[in-house]
Amino acid sequence: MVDTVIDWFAVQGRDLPWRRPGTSAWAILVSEVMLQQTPVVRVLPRWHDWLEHWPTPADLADAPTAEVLRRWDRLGYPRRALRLQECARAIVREHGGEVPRGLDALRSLPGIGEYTAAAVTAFAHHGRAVVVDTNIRRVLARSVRGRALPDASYSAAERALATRSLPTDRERSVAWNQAVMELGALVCTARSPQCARCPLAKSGCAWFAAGRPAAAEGTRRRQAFEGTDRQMRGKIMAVLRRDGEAAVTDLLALDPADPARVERCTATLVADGLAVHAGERLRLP
DNA sequence: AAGTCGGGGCC
DNA sequence: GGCCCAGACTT
Repeated sequence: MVDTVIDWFAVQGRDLPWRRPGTSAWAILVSEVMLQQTPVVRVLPRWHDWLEHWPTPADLADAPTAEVLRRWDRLGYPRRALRLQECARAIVREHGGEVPRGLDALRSLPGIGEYTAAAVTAFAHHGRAVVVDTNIRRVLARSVRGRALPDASYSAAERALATRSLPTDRERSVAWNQAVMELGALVCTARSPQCARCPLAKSGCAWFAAGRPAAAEGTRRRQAFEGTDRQMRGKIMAVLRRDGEAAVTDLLALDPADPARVERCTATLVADGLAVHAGERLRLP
């Protein structure tokens, strides 16, 4: 099963820029943070722009935060951009400007959680690490457990499954992590999996063997986006990226029917460090 | 364990 | 109009 997926990747894997030999650990770390909850196609232009302007942690550490947020553009979750700059400063301050090795050192950096620490270990340092992202969760849920989708919450049992599935050999573990993630992204997709193209369908997938049973009735209900504080925060940040600053009274026009919502969101943006007050105006930090 | 946090493209 | 996307962090 492992070699089947690795061989598939050798032929079908995408030539993504952060996978090219010679890519720095910092560039790979930046790609992983940008890819958190964000599709590859939208990350590509931002990643090139960021690495062109800030090729090392020291470069980003010294950058004006307002420019950092502008170059983040519409990637979403702009707190990631702030944490990435804090991460760069921590790397300069505590690790001599080099991306540290080891899960514990990586996890202690701002914005680096369990997944990203493992991904940097595997893809930047070529170490053996249990990488578990949404793609790997789905491939293992289907191929091993015979389920249409992974459980809503990430459990210890699921992590144990991922650990068991990881090859013991270091080089094969790196290849496996990369390959199974790509399989989930290109073939074993959430909505319409293309089992006809899947190297595991014939012999390695319990879900396919069981006739692709449907998922249990939807229990998880996501928060709607239209009309939420998240959307309003995004609108305010879009204005600040475009103009650098705005009069608070002008921002109220973003939702004339509910000025309290605009004020509430402005306050949370300031609390998050994404905006600062300057008299009667709001501007990027 | 559950909520919050962007934004866009696809069905 | 709901769903999904290389998650992290707080409570």
